[in-house]
Amino acid sequence: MSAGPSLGEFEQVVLLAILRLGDNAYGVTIGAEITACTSREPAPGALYTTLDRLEDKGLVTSRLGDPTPQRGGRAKRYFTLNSKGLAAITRAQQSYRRLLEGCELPGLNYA
Amino acid sequence: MSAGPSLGEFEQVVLLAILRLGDNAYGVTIGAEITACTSREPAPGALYTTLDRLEDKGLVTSRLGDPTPQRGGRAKRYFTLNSKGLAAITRAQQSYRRLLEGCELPGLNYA
DNA sequence: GACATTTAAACTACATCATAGAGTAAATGG
DNA sequence: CCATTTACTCTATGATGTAGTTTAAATGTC
Repeated sequence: MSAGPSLGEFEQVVLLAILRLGDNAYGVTIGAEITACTSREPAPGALYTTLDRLEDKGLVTSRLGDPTPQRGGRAKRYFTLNSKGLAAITRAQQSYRRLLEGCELPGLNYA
Repeated sequence: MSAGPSLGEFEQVVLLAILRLGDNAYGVTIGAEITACTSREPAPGALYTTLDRLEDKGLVTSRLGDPTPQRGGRAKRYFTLNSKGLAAITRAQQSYRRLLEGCELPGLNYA
């Protein structure tokens, strides 16, 4: 294979959601962002399993935040895309773009 | 889930390659198109397994062509995207696009 | 301060998807 | 009729995707 690990479909979705959320990306917000953008409602187990795998692959890093002063404000595990993760998602999406170029797909045409 | 089956990463790549190839999509050309657009070199087994799965899901149809008058011109199995397949790939790619909107990814910004 | 409630994460088990590798089939050319 | 070429099929296994259940850690109430 050319370079780096390949990404599964849901892995790409999760990486993009983390990217969108910036410094507020943890399990619950990531799931909510995915629902907002894709109408999917990933089960908690699905999400955390994938997050662990992405961390094992070295595409994201996680740090444990401080508990917040609100009922149930348990410490959150924040995720960040690192440079390797950014490269991987960019490569994957550019492949789709090259395949889409010249195709006529309703709502997905590139200028 | 909202509507229709979800697509794996490679399934999307294969569907898009079939779309690009129009009426000349069969195993070998599909593999070549994938290599041209993504630098990946899928093994034959990987490709045909995925094609079979896509047909089982009702996203593509296949018909057997006539043998061609050339050395090794064995009959080809041609694949076509049907309306369900077109809807599925469109939906999947629109999800990516919504996630990408507003993100700054080098080489992937949308106007 | 015991205990219910809320928010969040971890664990377990299983289904689906991805992939390689080896093998089979059907055509032509010498 | 056998080697060569093009193309597809079969089998086994690892990677990804998913649900469901359980655990953890905070606050609010009585």
